[in-house]
Amino acid sequence: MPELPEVETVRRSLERVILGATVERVALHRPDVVTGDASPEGLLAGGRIASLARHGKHMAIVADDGRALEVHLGMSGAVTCAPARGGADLGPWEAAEHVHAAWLVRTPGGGLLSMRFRDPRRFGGLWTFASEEALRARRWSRLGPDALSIDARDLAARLKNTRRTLKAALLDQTLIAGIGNIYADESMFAAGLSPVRLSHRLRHEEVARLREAMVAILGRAVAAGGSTLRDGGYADSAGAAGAFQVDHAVYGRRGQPCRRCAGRLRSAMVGGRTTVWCSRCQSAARRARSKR
DNA sequence: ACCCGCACCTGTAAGC
DNA sequence: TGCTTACAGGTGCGGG
Repeated sequence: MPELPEVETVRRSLERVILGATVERVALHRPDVVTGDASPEGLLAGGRIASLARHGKHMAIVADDGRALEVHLGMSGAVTCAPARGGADLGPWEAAEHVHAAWLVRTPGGGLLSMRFRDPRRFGGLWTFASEEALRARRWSRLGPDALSIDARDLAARLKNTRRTLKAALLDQTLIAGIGNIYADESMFAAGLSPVRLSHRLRHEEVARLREAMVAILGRAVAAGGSTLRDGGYADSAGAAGAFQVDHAVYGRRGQPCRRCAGRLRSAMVGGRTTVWCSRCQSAARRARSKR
């Protein structure tokens, strides 16, 4: 579920409630979701939350003593925060279905919160590090630049470097970090580029258009709190749904009319994923510009 | 070296 | 109604 806008929404909503909070207790239900030190110390027990970082679809919770915990939400993951009931005990929420880890934190105001990592499909996970630098070096260094801050020249160079379809290239996190199936399709529609175009054949002007469209779409999606699909799976850390799904122009709209030309949106597997696009509005290949 | 296809899990919705 | 199948926001690996 979570792509860059959803992860950024979770990061911001968490930041609002747990920044400066102290981790009083940690419960780990499924140790196999953790890579690294799965002890309470590895999971930030005793630390004070100093910052929350994000790169692409990956988030990090950093303690003031340097310890860092990476959270990856995979396809079905969520991190939620709620007032803790039952005092300093890890209450009933600890045993909630698919909640693999939970933290009891004391906010600077003195309130107790329970933060949980829930991930039914378990494609996500937690990674522990002694420092944020170690986390960035060992985990984030293999990711491409974040989709919100990549510059046009860099993007052009990276797209030029692979002979796959544009769709497949956008989904490759080592090329550019943060784009998933929804925002790939939405960005390509907004840029008027076909998903089956070959990445290395894009003209510089087309890449510039793509970058503009992508940054605009991601920015609007973040402002809307991300996309919550019909299964209602995704929510921010307070449990609020996103609102961007109503703005989707192509994702999930196979067979429906294009919002620009009213033509029927088509769908096919591209880059291994279901892809929806308008074959009229999204140019399949470079064409000589001519009036008919 | 690169790229594709599939496996990894569980839940839900559609199809028979 | 009930069983079976297909598909879902992501990644990592093996093999071609």
